[in-house]
Amino acid sequence: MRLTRGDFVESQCVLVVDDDKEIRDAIEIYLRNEGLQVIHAHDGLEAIEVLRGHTIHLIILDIMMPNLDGIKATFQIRKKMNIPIILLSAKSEDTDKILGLQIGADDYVTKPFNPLELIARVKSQLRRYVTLGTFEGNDKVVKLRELVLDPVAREVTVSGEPVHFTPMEYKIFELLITNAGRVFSIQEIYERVWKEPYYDTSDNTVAVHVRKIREKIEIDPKNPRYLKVVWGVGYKMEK
Amino acid sequence: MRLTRGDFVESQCVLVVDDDKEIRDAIEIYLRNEGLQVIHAHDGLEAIEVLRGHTIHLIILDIMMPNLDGIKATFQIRKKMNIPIILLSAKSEDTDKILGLQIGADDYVTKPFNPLELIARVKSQLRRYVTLGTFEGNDKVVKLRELVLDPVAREVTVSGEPVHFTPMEYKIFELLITNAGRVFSIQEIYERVWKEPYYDTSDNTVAVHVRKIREKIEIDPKNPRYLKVVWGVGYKMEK
DNA sequence: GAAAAATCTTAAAAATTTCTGAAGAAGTAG
DNA sequence: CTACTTCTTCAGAAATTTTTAAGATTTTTC
Repeated sequence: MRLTRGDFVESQCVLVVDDDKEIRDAIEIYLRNEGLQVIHAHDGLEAIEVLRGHTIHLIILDIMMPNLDGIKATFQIRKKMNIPIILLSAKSEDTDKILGLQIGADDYVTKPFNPLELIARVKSQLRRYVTLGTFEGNDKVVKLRELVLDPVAREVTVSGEPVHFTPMEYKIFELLITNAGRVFSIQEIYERVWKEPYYDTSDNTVAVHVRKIREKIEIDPKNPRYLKVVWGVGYKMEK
Repeated sequence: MRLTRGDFVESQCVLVVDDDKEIRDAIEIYLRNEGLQVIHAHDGLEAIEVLRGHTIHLIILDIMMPNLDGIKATFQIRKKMNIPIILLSAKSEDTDKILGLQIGADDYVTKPFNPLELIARVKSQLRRYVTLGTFEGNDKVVKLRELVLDPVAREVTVSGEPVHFTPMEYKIFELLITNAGRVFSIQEIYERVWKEPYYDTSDNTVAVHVRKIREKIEIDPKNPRYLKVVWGVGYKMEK
């Protein structure tokens, strides 16, 4: 594991995981050029080690690696945290597997890749996640009238009373309240929360969770003041 | 299926659907050359799968394909989303040409095609849709005297008062107000909002919706100050 | 001014979307 | 293994929207 510059708070930090040092170095140059911090790891185990001790904003994971490969690593990381993961795969055939497995990566790039394309994807993911409120800078407590969400404690209170949220409920609630006022289509909610392609029945799944959330945050769930439906479009948290 | 995936804000993403990999690859090269992202699918079913999970800005669809052909795929896609579709077909299938455009495709190219022509059509469609306000870029609030449309919140206010719009009403209103001053024929409104071929009775449908919109934004719906009729031509939003 | 054409209006039928409760599946902790 | 929680699916109900239909009104044309 090699550290490149200290942990800067202003700048975002990318973890590059590949057993080939040359590739890591090449990627680093481009990321640094964009003002991003870079930390290296040469396999999945080391990557998880790094994640324990550092604040990482995005992970670039090679699939073919010794010890713990990129796919398994993605699984393990996903269980623990909500962080953008970009997979690197050697050949286009591998991408079939990635897609079929639906392992929860946010994006992937085939090797050999165009550095500019990789950078574009990195920036795109970083932008996307910033609005999600998963980063340090956005770890502030979110308040909306009686509702308070504390991302660090992973706790929600309604009028001061703590309320228990299941994992899925929490993720949906977090997405909506950190983007209060914005409408999300059901498909977008499903993709951003589940990180899986949207099925025909997924909208019903989302609807059931929305109902559960309403039971917990609304005085009258049938006439919600917060979590409103926008007919034919999706849901939004009323500001 | 091979993917070059991701939500690009800078770059737009084109889905190329053809069962012939060589053709897909050839098209990809030209599209990439224009700075466009490309995703492949080898038939209509796969295309729809991809659309569920990705942000796509334009679709190039071959007509002759296994499983779900281009025409059926166009129907299904049109039902769900507002996205430019360009159909590809062999020269002999000229009859399909008319059919293709009527079912909701935006343009049509015969094989073998001149790549430059295809690119020109792709860019033309992207330009057209960008100005239509269907993409992320058009997230700005639109104001017109007392009327304010906020696309992010999907909310309309009249003199500060929020007004509820149904999906169809909203789409028509959005089209007219984002192009205030321009006249739209009823047929054009129908095609751009419904994405379906215009029927005999469609003008009545549009008229009913126009009435509903007027009730919501006009002080005196019988003497509209905003949504005006241009006799024998269509409707326009008065600037 | 009368006929033709285009637009407007209202209400009810049809279609679509969302909501809900319950049951079973899947996953976790003891 | 059992008890417990959480997630997904289903089917029907409820709510909302869209379309249709049948005139009524307005504008244009001759």
